Amino acid sequence: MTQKQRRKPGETRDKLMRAALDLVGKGRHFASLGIREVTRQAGVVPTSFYRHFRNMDDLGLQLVDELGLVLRRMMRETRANASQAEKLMSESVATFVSHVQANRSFFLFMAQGMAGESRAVQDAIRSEMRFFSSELANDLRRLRLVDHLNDSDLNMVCDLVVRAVAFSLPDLLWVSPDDGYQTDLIREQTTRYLQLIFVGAANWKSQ
Amino acid sequence: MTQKQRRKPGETRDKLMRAALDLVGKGRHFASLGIREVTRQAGVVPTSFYRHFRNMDDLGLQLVDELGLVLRRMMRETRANASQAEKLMSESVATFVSHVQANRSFFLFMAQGMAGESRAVQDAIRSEMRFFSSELANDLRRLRLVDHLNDSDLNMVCDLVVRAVAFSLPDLLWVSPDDGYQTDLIREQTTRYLQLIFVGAANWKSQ
DNA sequence: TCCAGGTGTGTACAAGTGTTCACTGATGTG
DNA sequence: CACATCAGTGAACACTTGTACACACCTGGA
Repeated sequence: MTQKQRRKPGETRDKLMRAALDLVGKGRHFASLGIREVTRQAGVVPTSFYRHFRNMDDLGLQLVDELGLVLRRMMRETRANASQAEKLMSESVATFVSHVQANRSFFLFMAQGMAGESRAVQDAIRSEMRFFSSELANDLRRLRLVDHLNDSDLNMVCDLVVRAVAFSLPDLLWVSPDDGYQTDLIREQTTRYLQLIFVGAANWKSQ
Repeated sequence: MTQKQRRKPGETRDKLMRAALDLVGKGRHFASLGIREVTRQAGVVPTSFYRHFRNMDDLGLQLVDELGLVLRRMMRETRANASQAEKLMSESVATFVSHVQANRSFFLFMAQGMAGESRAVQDAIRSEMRFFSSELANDLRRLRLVDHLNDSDLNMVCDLVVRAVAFSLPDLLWVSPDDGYQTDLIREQTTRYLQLIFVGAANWKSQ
């Protein structure tokens, strides 16, 4: 009787994805979420779920797509700040950290999905990371910072960089969101990792 | 009527932990396992579960303890093979990879637990990794390979090494267990990561 | 205008869930 | 030997779960 019914197309769909994300943000693991639980959190009747998703895995996949958008936006912003090579690393890390803070649930979901039970979600996340790595390689080539490295070695360096940053994710998500002190420590430490890697890259002899 | 009842103390307890691990090995996520499901897999009546664990989180914690044993054994074996500094890295990585292959479900569980929903499990795994890192620092000091680094920088290097290896876990678990080719690639790539890091460490200027 | 299709709702049901209870038998200690 | 304790069992409970069905409404194109 008091139903409004489709004010905006995809409104309930968004509510459901947001609800799942909120539950993840509250500490639940995505793999343990149920349809009823998500619809309850979204304030929607369970049957509505099937209008938009076939099952929870499907919802997870669509979440990864949105996650992709967040990551692209982050990458673009990182590139914009990559003016001088001097503070390039520390500012890139800072951008990453602030995006994690701003989209905590999303990155929580991503960290879970890396070892999740849906192969498709794993694939999607891995390919997202590969994309990151290859774009980073392009940028470094363009900035002529790595002329002494061949392609294979450059890719290795970039892979390691992406991994080092990605592995700070559990650290970031582990500390309280508003613990600025710990967050600073992680930011600083991750930056040092990158510096170490680049010292290695600078002294690396290809072939 | 056909019950045997306590042949060995802790027999059912082991069966339950093994059952949970088997389900994880079969692709399920630990967070999505239920008590009935685990007891069914173990061939035990649901009530028996409560004789040994308070809930699934409790079982998870006890699994982490066993995981600790596996990791310690691995570390000991790695140390034993650390004779000549030449092949130190490639052989350490090889030891790691072979242990992952031999205890796939355990490491699957570990990878899941890092971003799992039980804070206690996360803590346990993180402290396990810290322990690894500090032991590695000790070894490097003893071998006098890093005399030019101060303690803080040495710890950073060791942290990064452990992270680089740990981050190859998703890769290893992602490929089919008997895909020797892919496995070799991962082993090789991880070794190169470590070499890069050590080139960085060798040229790192403390202070 | 009408009507097809997308979206939201309420009801229903079978199957599965966590947990409690009272029981039974084996085991080690006094 | 007797007996308290431990570790196993089956039946039962109240509840949740995924999914199906029939219906109601709104909206856009013919």
